This record gives sequence, structure tokens and C-alpha cells, in this order.
Amino acid sequence: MGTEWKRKVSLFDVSDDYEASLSALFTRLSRVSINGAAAAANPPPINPWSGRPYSARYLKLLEKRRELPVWRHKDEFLRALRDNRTLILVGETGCGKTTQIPQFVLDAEDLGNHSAVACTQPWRLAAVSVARRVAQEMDVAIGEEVGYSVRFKHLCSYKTVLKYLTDAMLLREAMADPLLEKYKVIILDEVHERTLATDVLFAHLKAVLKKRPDLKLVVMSAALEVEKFQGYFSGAPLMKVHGRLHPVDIFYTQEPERDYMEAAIRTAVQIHMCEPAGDILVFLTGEGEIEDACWKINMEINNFGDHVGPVEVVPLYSTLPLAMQLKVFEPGPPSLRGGPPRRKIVVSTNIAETSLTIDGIVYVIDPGFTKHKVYDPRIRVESLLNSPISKASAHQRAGRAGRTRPGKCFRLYTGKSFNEDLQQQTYPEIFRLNLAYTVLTLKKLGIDDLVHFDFMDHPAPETLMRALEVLNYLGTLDDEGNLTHLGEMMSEFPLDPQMSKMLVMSPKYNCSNEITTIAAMLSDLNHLVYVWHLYYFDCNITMCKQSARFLVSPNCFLRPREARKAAGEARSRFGHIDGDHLTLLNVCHWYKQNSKSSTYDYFINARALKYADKVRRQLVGIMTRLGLKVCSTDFNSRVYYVNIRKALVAGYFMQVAHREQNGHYLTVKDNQIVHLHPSNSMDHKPEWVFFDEFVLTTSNFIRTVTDVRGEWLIDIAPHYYDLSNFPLCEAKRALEKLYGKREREASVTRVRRLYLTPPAAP
DNA sequence: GAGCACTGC
Repeated sequence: MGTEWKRKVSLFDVSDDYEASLSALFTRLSRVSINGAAAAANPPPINPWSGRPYSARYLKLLEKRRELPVWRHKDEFLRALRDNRTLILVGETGCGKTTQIPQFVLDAEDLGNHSAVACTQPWRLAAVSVARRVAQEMDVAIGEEVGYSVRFKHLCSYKTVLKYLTDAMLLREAMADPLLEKYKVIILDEVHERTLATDVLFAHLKAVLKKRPDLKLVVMSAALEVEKFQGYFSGAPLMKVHGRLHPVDIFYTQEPERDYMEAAIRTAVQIHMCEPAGDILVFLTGEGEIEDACWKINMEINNFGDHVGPVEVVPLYSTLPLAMQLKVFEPGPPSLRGGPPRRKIVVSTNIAETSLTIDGIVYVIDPGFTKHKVYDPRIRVESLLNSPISKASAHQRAGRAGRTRPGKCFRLYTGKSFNEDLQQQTYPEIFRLNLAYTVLTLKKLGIDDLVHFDFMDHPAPETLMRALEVLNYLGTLDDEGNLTHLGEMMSEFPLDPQMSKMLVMSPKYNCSNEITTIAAMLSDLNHLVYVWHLYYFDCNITMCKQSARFLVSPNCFLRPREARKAAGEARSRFGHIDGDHLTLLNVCHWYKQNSKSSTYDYFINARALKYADKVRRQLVGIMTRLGLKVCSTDFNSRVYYVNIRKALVAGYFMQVAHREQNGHYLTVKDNQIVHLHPSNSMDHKPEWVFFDEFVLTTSNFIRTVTDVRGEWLIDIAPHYYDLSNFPLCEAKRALEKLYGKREREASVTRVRRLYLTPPAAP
């Protein structure tokens, strides 16, 4: 301990010296006390957290912890924490900041017996696995003194003093308790990821710090853009901790490569022929490229015959079935003594950049591209663009080569290009995503003035305007920009506003049961499976954080490459001719009745459906809490599907396209030419459709599309289909006719009433 | 005629 700072010694106080002596004591005990006599004479020290004696594992872990680079900075950190309300800690992968810093904070702060320290992570798996690890390190049961809170899973108790949670979850907590009063110290970890939730928390917590003098904030990040963080947090002190990775030699090309695919394949083959043993990881942008490259690498190497060792080329991307994904973890072919090296070549998307760690990789090939989701508020389209990676990404990719031993990274671009062309960081999400959901969150947090809100990076004004416009049309915000009663209800759902709107409206159409199912199926089905979690858990915390993530295909329909046709046929069995939303409902119904039978025979992704069911239960819980009836129209009723489609329109009336005379579809108001995505299940091309998403890939596609009647649009959303505010187009003329028809119907009704209704008694 | 990666009381 530093001499200038005499800490208050409490029961919770575990100083370095104390732990060192404890460690020595236990070493002695374990040596002499086989028969227990010595142990009885020297009772082992009591863990102040649990009130029980420390276990042997505690000491084993303690020794490992003390080797972490961050331990050398413990005193410095505690001093900085005492003297400042905000501080920034920069530490490279493997320095131990995520597990140790929160424990240091517990050592420093005199806390009550309620949850007082929160540490955020961008990913659920990280929050859960780190919490479990830290519970072991503190020798307490998970869910007691150390807990976690992520979507669908909360493991905390009244005893919890340290809680790991996702950043989005802390934001959710802030919506109910804006000052976050139950926390004394909030640690935001992995802030360089710049998730939307982290960015919002930055600004919100900055404001909370002004209102709560007792709150402290620790911001932790990997390297890069440190000055920016420091500037934003008005010069908060900065601590740097170095990590422990093996060195990686980086090679650039002399000249820019014209064809990065060809260059990547050539480099892989060269490494295999010339470099010593060690597996290769190649980064490409998508499934098509990856399958292509795998085939070509195999071909070229096979052409060399027996002169070179055999290779196993393994593709890796998220929509690959799980069993295939797991192949990347199998060891490659063993090398024969004296023979040429054999090796495994993994060809992967970005998934291998941060999401999972593969043992044995020594060579990385980085062509410098990735696919990115980009939102254009002008045309309201999210598209996938093949674009250059950032320096931070390149750094991360290179690091994949140095995890087990010194490695090499081959960048297929020039050093000049790296220095001059690549962005420092990947664009933060706040620049790239549709902000409707985020703006609703901010409104719920009580932030009125979005334009002057203290974002670290301000989103484009158009994106904010679009979000406000959408929320206004949905009835979430009134014309002054205040949250309406409807908006209050919508903000309770962890869903896009269109979806929360259709949920809130669905009881009115007597189909909230079905709408809840469809919402669950539509909400992003990517989710994490904790396959390797326990296996890696005791080995290495960094691996545990990053190894265990496998994606479920984002779609409930499987389409294995080798069985496309069969998959298509199986899918058509579920197809509903009125549209994909109803098809999703069919799949769910089928699964509920047949969950025991082999889903794979029907090319149905059972894990996606299980996940959807989890989401559904959560949504039903929220509905019930809000007093919204969970009900269904009789399945045999003529209006069963009609009601469902109408309820969907109540949310999706802004995402509608109209078929023109020439057969093309134009989106309403924006007049974008779009095509029905070939995966749609309709047997016809309806005049009007609504859609879930507009994606720009090989063409302008609208995906997840359902037939809607024009009359419903003007009945359900007359404020949006107000013709005085509509560009001249075929859709407008079609709507004019519909309004005319409605007007005639109305006058007939008036006449009937006039003549047929008996006059009311005076 | 088709699929980068993640997340949410």
C-alpha cells in the first residue's frame, strides 16, 4: 500500500500484504495438514464476504490473479479512484481489467450491503462468464455477493455488491431509475466498442454525475482514441495497463492488390508451402467469398500433390450450421515427423475477429475489408456495404495470430494505405443505425432536447429527425415531442417502435396472442449459445469471454448449401399465401405441435424457435403487466388472418410498397423502386404490401412481406395516408379512389340512417 | 431469384 494513504481497515479490507500472508499460510497448511491436525490448530482465515473459510481454489486463483498486469497498478488505481469522480483506464486484451478492477473498487469503497458496484459489458455472454469467474475469485456463490443481469437472466440477491450487466440492461434500469441510485460506482467496460447503449450511457451518466455527488464513474477501454474519451470526460485522469500477447510481425504488400480474393488465396498457399507449422486464419467478407475461397485453396494445394502437406480448409460464418462451425475448433491434421507441415486453414468472416478465439492460429491474412450495416436516413434504408476496415479492426485481426505463440499477420494492403486511408475506429453505431428505438429510450429517460444532448458523437440530424418523425406518426410522441400514454406503454417493450405499436394495438384486433408470436419471431433471432463456456471457463478468462459464441442462423429456416432444393421445398410447406408474417406464425404453430419430431427434416432451426419462445414469454409478461389482454380470434373464423394482418398494419403502415402498372413496386412516399425478396411465400403479387425490412444487397429488396388491402391503410393510418401530403404517383391515385369509395359508402350509410332509422323519441 | 457482426426489464 502507498504510505501516503492510510486506508480505513474494515472487515472487507483485503490488502496485498494480507493476501500474500494468507497465500503463504495456505501453502504451509496444504503441505503439513493432510491429517487435519495442523488445520485445526491453525483455522484457515475467514472470507469476509461469505463468512466461510477460504477454499483452496481461492488461493490458486489468487496466485494467477496476482500475475495479471493490472495488479501492478492496484495502488495507483485506488489513489486515482479516491481523488477523482471519473477516471479512464486503458488496458489491452489480457491485462485483467474486467475481472480485477471491480474487485479493487470493492476493496476501496465502504459499501452498504446492497448492490453498489455495476460493471457493464457490451455482450451478454461476457457479463455472465465474467461474473461467474469473479465469484470464484472472491470465493462466493454466483448470485450472492457477485451477480449478473442480462436479458432473460438475472442472478442477483439482496447481498449482491458487484453486478455485471450488459450496457443495454443498465440503460433499461436507468429508464425506471434515471439517477441509478442503487449504485455508488459504475464501471463502463469495453467502451471502445461504442455500442449505442454505451454512447447513450456516457451522456446520461455525465448528467447524473452532476446531480449525484456520491457517484463515481470508471471508464475502461482498449487502446486508441484515448484523447477523445479524456476530452469528453473533461480531462479525467488516465491509467494505462499493458496486456500480454505474443508479438506479431506485420507484413504489408508493396503495391495495392487489385483482387483481394486472389491475393488472399495466393498468400495462404504460399504460407503453407514456405512457413513452419501453424494454422492460418483468412478474413473475408461473406459466405459467397468464403465458400469460393475454400474451394480454390483446396484445389491449388491438391495440385501440388505430395510435395506439400495436406490441409484442412474450414469455412466459418454465422449462417453455417452449428456442427460445421464447431469444426474450426477441431485440431488440424497432425504433421508427420520429418514430413512437410500439415495445417488447418480457417476462412472466416468478422466473426473470428472478436467473437471467438481459435487455438493454434499463427498466421493471419487480412485483406482489409468487411461488410457493414449502414443506415441512410434519407431513403430509410439499411444496407450491407463492403467497406475497408478500421485501424482498430486491423489491430484486432493481427492480434488473433499472437494468442498461443508469436505469429505473423499478412495485410493485403500497403503500409501507406494503412496509415492514410483507414479510419482510426469503426464508425460508432450511433452513426450507422436507425435511432427510433434509441430516441424512445432517451425520451423515457426524460431527455427533451435531443439536439443539445451531450453525445460524444452527435448522430446525423437527419437520422434524429427521421426517428422523431416515425415516433410522431406512430403516436408515441405528441406534436411537442412529449411521450404520450401510448408512448409510455411502448417504451416498456425491448423492441423497435413499430413492433411495440402493433403489440399495444393488437388486443383491439383480438389477436394479441398471434401478434406476440410474430413479434418474437421477427425480433432478431441471432443469439448466443453457451457451448464452450464451461469448458474454457477454468482455463483462461480471456478465452472464456471470447471463445464461446456461436450464432444461430438469423432465420428460422435452415438452408444448408448442399440441400438448397430440399430446404426450399420444406419451407414451402409452411408458406402462407398471404405473406411471410403469417408463414412465421405457421412455423411456430407447427413447432408447438411437433417439437418432438425432427425439426431438421423440415429444415427448421429449432434453436431459433426456442429463442423466439423465450422472447415471446417476455413480451407476454410485459403485456400482462401493462394490462393488455392476451387474446385470439377463433381460428376457424373468416377474419382470423384478417385481424392479424390489420394489427400488423397498425405498426407497419409506414413500410408499405405499391405495385405499379409495369409490375415494379414503389415504396409509399419515398417512391423507391424495390423488389420482393425471393424468399417471400406469396403466390401472387398483391397491389399493396407491407414489409419488415428494406435491404440493399444485390438489389433493392423488401424482405418479410405480407399482402395488405389498400382500404386498411386509409382506415388504420389516415394521418399517414393524408393525400394533401403525398407525392404524385400511382399509389396516390389508387388511394384517391379508395377515399372516394369510402366517401360514397359513408353517404349511403347516412342516407340509410336518415330514412331507415326510426326517429328517436323526443 | 438470396445471407457481415452484435444487443435489448
